[in-house]
Amino acid sequence: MDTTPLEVLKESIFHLLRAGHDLPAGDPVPFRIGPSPERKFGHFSTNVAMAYAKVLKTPPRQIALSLVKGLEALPDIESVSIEGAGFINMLLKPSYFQERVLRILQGEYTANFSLFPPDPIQIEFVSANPTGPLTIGHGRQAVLGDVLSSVFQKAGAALTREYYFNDAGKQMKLLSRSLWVRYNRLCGSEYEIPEGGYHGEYLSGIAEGLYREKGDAYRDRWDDSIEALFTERAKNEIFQMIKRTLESIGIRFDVYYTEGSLFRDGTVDEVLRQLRDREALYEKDQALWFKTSDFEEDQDKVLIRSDGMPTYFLTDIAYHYAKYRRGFSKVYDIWGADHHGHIARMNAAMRALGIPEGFFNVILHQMVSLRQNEEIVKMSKRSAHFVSLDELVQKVGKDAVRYFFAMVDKDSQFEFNIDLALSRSMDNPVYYVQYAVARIHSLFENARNKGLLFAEFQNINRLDSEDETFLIRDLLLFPEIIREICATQQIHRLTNYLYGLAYAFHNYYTGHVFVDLKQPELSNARLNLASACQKTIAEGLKLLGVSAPERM
RNA sequence: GUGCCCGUAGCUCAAUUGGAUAGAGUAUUAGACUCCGGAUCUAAAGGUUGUGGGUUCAAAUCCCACCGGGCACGCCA
Repeated sequence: MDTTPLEVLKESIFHLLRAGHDLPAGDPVPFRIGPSPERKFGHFSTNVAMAYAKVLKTPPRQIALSLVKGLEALPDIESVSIEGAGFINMLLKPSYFQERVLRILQGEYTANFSLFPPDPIQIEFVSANPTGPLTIGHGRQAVLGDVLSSVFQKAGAALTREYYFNDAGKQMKLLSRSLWVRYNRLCGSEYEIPEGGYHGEYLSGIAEGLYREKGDAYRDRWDDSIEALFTERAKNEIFQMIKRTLESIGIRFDVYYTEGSLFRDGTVDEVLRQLRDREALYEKDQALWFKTSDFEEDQDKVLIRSDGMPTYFLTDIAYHYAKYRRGFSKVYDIWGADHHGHIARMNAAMRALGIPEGFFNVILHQMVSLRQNEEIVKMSKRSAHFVSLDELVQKVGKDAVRYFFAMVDKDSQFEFNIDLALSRSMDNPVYYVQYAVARIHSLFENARNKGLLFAEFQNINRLDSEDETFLIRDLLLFPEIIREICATQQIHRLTNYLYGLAYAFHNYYTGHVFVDLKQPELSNARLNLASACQKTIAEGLKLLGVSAPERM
């Protein structure tokens, strides 16, 4: 699909404006057309008159008045009114909506858009280190990334979902040692978990497996090869755990990219060479520094420590350099707000490497905090203070988890009250939306049982009441939501929309009989309407990764 | 201290990105067809949008200053 219903209307309005006024040169003033807030204001309304008041040096109401005649002459318009400061409200003819119901049934408005150029893009998200199970914090990001990816794809993006896997560096060393301490405890030797190490219970399970297999072969023994063995063991088992968790909420990545590969294939050296050639590096206190301050308002950063170990920042630069070399035209990193300080220096590095502006993009989201007994606690894997995503999925299920995380604006931090989330699982609005789909399915079952033969696309002209045109109006907003999400990355607009649509349907359902053998044509028309609702809601749920069950 | 995000009904969150009388869910109260699924629907009540200024036809939204919360300011990731 290329043009949405609202864009068509907007275009007509702009034509009328241009025909009746001398528009000043330059960019057109942005204005809005959308569903009217109340029925008494018609189906759609626009603020075009207010938007242009300043440049035309004309009072808004006067501009609005100048457009009324032209609007009323349009074939789809029933009537036009001007309200308030200069809102133009439009009531459209039933024929307009009847024609569009057919398009919905044919799948036109739920088809893919072409908002994106055909060049490959990438979204990278979750990318949690394999040092422990995923938490509900990761759950939020996982859902945000996955739904955003689906929406981008719906909008025509050639998109790769990617998970960056930190399998090298200091954290792995700490993890390895933490596991070794657990293992030794089983053997009967007591050691301290290192400073900054991992205290979570999940390591005990891995240690037990190791102990069962190898006995006390590594008791009180610690060298490079044993460290490597413990690293491998911990990393692999935890990563499988993470994959299983993601799978349980329906998330699969196209690519898992490992940090280690950047060393093996020479990307890290290549990046250092390039930065050196561009004179963006210097040595100080036996460490190698990047001149971040040459490119951004930020302090210089260490790339290689005085002990020769590369920093996370260096490999991260190399990783993004590799993304560019792999041919993506644009990449999006989804980061929690705790990483926002990293943005400026990453931009600095991209610039230093000559990577074009706009290639590297960050989508930030706020944190999930945990409420326990009136106290907000920070989740941390290292301190083992967290609620695991697995626990939540097991208690409330995949659909509720996905909807739950998708419905909150990514820029709002939200307090997660675990007891509330678990005890009120049945109040999750996902069931409200799903119920609409199930209800429609049973309507068709009912029609069949009563012997009413459903004819798709037939009797649409019987959909002519206000209740019907307004319901169809809501259906037509679906493509607008896709556009808005692409522009704002706010996936909660989708849950808002679906909830509103489900509400509109439930409301209509209560006031109208769908299957009435005495009125077979009207019934058939309404079943077509129900089908259009089902199609639209199901498409939205699909983007959310939530099931649209026929029965609940 | 500096930078970023946030502050909306008792609680959890919205508000078409500057628009019309700030809305839903939940909790409370009162109701709904002997009929297509009551996991639904209708209504009441609930607000000085943290505070004080400013910008304009119009501010929860933009600007400034305070207050409060979160996050970041490492040779951690």
